[in-house]
Amino acid sequence: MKRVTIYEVAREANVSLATVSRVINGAEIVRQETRERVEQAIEKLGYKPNAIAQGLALQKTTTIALVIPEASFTYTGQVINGLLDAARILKYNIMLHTITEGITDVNDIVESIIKSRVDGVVFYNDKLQEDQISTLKQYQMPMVVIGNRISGDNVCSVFVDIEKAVCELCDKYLSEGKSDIAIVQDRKNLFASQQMVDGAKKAFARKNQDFTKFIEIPQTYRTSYAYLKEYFKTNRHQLVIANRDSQALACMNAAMELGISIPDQMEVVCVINTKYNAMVRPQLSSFALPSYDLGAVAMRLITKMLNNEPIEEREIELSYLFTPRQTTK
Amino acid sequence: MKRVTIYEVAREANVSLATVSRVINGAEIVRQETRERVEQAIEKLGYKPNAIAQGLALQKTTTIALVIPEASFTYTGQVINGLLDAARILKYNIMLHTITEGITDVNDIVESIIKSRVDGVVFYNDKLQEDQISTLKQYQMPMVVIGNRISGDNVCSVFVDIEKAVCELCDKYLSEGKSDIAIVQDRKNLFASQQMVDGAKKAFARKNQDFTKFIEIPQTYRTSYAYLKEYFKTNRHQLVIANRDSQALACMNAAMELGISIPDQMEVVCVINTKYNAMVRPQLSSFALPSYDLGAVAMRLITKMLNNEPIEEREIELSYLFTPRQTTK
DNA sequence: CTGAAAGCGCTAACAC
DNA sequence: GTGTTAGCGCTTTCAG
Repeated sequence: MKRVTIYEVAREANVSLATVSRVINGAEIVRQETRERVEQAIEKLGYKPNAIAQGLALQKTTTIALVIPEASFTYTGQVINGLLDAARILKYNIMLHTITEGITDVNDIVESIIKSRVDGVVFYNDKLQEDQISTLKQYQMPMVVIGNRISGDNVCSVFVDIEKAVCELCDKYLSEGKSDIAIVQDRKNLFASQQMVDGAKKAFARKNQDFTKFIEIPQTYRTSYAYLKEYFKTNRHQLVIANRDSQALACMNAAMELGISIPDQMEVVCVINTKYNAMVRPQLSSFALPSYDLGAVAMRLITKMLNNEPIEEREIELSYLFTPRQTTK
Repeated sequence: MKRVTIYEVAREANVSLATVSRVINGAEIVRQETRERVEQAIEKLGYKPNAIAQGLALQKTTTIALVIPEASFTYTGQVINGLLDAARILKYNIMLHTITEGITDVNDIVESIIKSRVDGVVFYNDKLQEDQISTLKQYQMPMVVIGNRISGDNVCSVFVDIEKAVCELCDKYLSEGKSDIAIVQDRKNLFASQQMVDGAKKAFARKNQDFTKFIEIPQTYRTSYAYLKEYFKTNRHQLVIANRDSQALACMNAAMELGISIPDQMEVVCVINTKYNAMVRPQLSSFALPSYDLGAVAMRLITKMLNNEPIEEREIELSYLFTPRQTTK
């Protein structure tokens, strides 16, 4: 099938291209009879408007860029689902960019985002540094960041207050007299790690205690598991908090194989909830973070920014829910 | 910063826009001195070529559409990573579309793919039906499908021969006298399910036996787990083969909780390998499918098609490797 | 080696 | 109501 343009349709329907344009865009001022003639021509020729040409003419592409960390999509999968579902409803397209730690030059991504003239960008977490954000700002690119409380000119955010979540959790344990609490580092997400530690510190401070047990682990599951298998030989905790399932699993597996029984001798909580939490044994207690909603809300938010709709809240906080399973008493 | 166009650059550098265009595109025929002047102007103004305008002029967008099933990105995550890494190297952008079973109208996606004038589309598996493919064909859209042996005019594929994998596995067990083998259905991927069954049938036929044990399960992990917990009360098998980790885990958990010991009384193998296979206990034996490569090769393949490069093989088969862990003896 | 001008497909005033 | 026309930003002959 030959590429059919608005001209062919116009000729076929015996109208001008302006009229065709009107019916495509649902303008009301076209006579019923004319409209039908045009619609038939469109149908007959199999015409589909060229979004690129529309983009040029309108100076907007109705596509937004999504930037996420690579690696486990388990982790961001639900966010993506939420965002894409919302995008589909809102008639936006999504350009996906992933950042592979140590491989991708983030500046390349920023460059390609600018060239592609997307209407806005959504990015997950702290993956974009200050200067990259400011580059995007220079090009007046509306942004929403997921997972990080931040806002400003052309920047909004959607997030869950992990600090608060961890603080509450620690608070509960401290009140029960369990103060041997450790937090496992998330090297792939230092920002989240920091929030967790801050939350713990806050809870400890309330009881006039110091939070000190921060377990630094290697990058991968395999190396972390090996590391922890040594670590737990000489260190025991009443509660271990990890950010992701893989880190929590590394703890669980290492501890159990050293004969530490979970949850009796040690409890484990992971912050991010994935479907695997309920599939492993013992089932992993975690916070149910509304990841799908994080994506969906981010998408809605950016379209509001694009349409200059009034935005009540530029930093949208979504709530979590602690979901006890088998790794806690 | 105001939107800067090629005109501004031209004026700044005191040349015509044609010359600027030449230096952007690395044409050799520009005098060194002129080139430098233009490059300085570009730098000074922060000019970034408008990919949309280029797309219009060149009739190509250097972006390709990727269509994948939603749900678990664990499953397709590595494919996406491979594809995106390759895309970045090849200077292509990726437009992501997901299909949510029972929600998304696939025709909408096809429609939006055509409108967006991407240069080609890569899709995972059997998610696009015959008629959608033929629609895309009408618009002369180059396609590569991942996970499914198929080729034709403007269509190539990259896949792993799951039928063969399962056949070999069954063959091995049958040779050891273990013929009580069952396959768990994958309702989200009927095509893969079919391949698995075909593989088993082939192996059984060689021994003059019939393969009959196909376990139909509900849609989700939760319901499957419940179903299997009933099923294994009255049914035992020597080997159970599942497509994905979630299905294999449902089997493992249900069986173990009924007191069936794994791998002693029942062995479990899952076809698709994810990082969770090694994280659960007992560790899940599986086939290491080259999912990252599947994505990367698909991307390379489609660019070859776009550049009219010679294509040695229109149906590229990638190999698998059986990885025994703790759920097999 | 560089510039002028047509054209990519569509939208949006502005006429009629 | 419908048509005419001037862009949107860039590439690419074709002249010079």
